[in-house]
This record gives sequence, structure tokens and C-alpha cells, in this order.
Amino acid sequence: MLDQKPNKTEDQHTDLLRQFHLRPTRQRLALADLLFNGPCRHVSAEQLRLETKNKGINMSLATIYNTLNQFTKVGLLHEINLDNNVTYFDTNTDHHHHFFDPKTNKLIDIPRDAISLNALPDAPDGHDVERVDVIIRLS
Amino acid sequence: MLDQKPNKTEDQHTDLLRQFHLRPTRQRLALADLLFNGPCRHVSAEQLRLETKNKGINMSLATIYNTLNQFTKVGLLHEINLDNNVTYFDTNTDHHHHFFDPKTNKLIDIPRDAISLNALPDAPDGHDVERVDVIIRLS
DNA sequence: AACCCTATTTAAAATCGTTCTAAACTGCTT
DNA sequence: AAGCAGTTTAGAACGATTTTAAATAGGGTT
Repeated sequence: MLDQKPNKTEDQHTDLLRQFHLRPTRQRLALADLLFNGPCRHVSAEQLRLETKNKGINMSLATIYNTLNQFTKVGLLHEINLDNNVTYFDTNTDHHHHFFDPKTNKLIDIPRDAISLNALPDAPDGHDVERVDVIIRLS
Repeated sequence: MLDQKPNKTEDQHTDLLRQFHLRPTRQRLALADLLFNGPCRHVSAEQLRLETKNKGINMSLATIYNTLNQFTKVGLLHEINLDNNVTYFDTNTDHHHHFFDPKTNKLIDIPRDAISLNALPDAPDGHDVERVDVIIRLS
């Protein structure tokens, strides 16, 4: 009933965006609000389009894509690609792993240290290991 | 110089396709030849379109997609999706893992037992573990 | 070999997710 | 308030993949 109250985190998001030299526009703040308030999320551009629409926020799908890509570039999000050729964005940018349910296309985070990955093979000549992703596919 | 000699594996491929109730058509045999003769491969539909074209084999891209999907459905191929929203098909259907070079979009197989995956977390309620994919992203 | 039935192939259109374009708008500095 | 660069936008364009409906080709039967 206190929805007049200004969103407590809006100023934080403004600061956050400025840190990355992104102007805190209405649209970017709206998406930051959806992405960075609650618990970690795995969302597609289309999902966010629906969420903004449902909240009465007017913004074009192109802006959603632009923003997600910018957030990804500065490290606020991580990109994940799965079976269906839809790009998902993970608000958890820590090194971690995932359960994946192909039925629902839902991802569940697995903390990094919940999986012990010892004895990794050496990277091929001329390469380094940048990251190790474990995806546990569920049925 | 013996290219008149009938492809020694064509009969094997014919048998293989019949096992899965797929008619051994000219197109499917051509793709089986490209896929299942040499060492394991990771190919996209577009790559196969080029290869068939270069060999003078006439077949539509739709057929390549149809065939790859059919082969996948019966278990002759495995699908892999990476950063670029292109579907790759892996002729190695054993449980194994991959190096991935994002620069070239190339995959390199890692034998299953080259990575020790102990202490996997339990699958969420109502689910089983179907498969575990490890992707070592290179730089 | 001719016939038939169904599976398969095909070109073309359609679809889907995503990016690009060029014009309008807006945050920020002066 | 003015101006400029950064941002948003609608719509077109794009690339990968699927669908459509019509033509073709396996493979069995006569």
C-alpha cells in the first residue's frame, strides 16, 4: 500500500550504472530494478519484455536487447545459451554451475564449490582456460 | 585414383539407416558419408551445406536440417548449442566433454574419464540427472 | 517392368530471436 | 535555456531454422 514510496534501490542502481559509465536512464533503471533487486535470475529478453509490459513500463524490445548486452559487456550479467537458441542472462556473475531442465528451460544455480572439478585436462597449445561450465541436464 | 570403386561404407550406412527405420535415400547416405566415416566431428547445417555443394551433391538446406534432426532423434548425433545461437551436431554420442574456443567456435572432445566429477549435488526433487556436460571455455 | 503408396525432398514462404538503421528524444554540462 | 552526445525507438533487416504444399523417389506388389 506504500507504492508511492520511491524504490529504495533506485539510487543504488543509479550509482551502479554510473560506475560503468552508463547513463541512468528510465529504461535502464527499470531493467536494473527487475534484475538486481531480488534473488539471482535467469531471464531472456522476451521474458523481460513481458515483465516490463505487465508493469506498465513502456520500452522497446530493441532497448531491452541493447541494455542486456551492455550489462553483459560491463560484467553485470552473464550470457548462457541452451538447447533452444535463446540467449539467457544470468544475474549471478560469480563462477558457478547449473542444473538445466530441458522441459521448462529453467536453470538452477549450483554454487561453484558444490562441484569438485579436479584433474582438468590441460588446455590445448596456445590456449588458456577461461572458465569451466558444468551443466547438469535434468530429466 | 580408384574413385570408381563404390564407397566401401555405403552398404554399412544403408544398414545403419534401416536399423533406425530411415530409408537410405541418396541424401541421407551422402550426409552419413560426411558424418560417420572419418573421425568424430562437430558440424553445423551450414557447414554440411557447403561440403555437399563442394562435392557436387545436390540437396536442399531443409533436407540437411531434416536429416540432422532425424539423426539426432534416433541417437546418431548429439546437439550442442554455444554462444552464437547456431546448432552444432556432434558425431560422438558417447558421454564426453568439450573444450570450446569462442574465437573460432571450434569444439574439441574431452574423453569422459579425463575429468573426474565426483560429489555432484543431488538433482532437485522430482528430477533425475540425465547428463553432465562440462564445457571448458578457452581464451 | 509398371504400379502404387507412402516417405522423402524441395523451393519458397514463414517464423523466431536478434541486430541494425536512421530519426526522435533525453540526460547532462555549460 | 541551449546544445551535444548518448539513448531510445519503430521498423526494417538479418541469420538460423522450420513449415508448407507440391514434386519426387523408395520399396514393395503385381
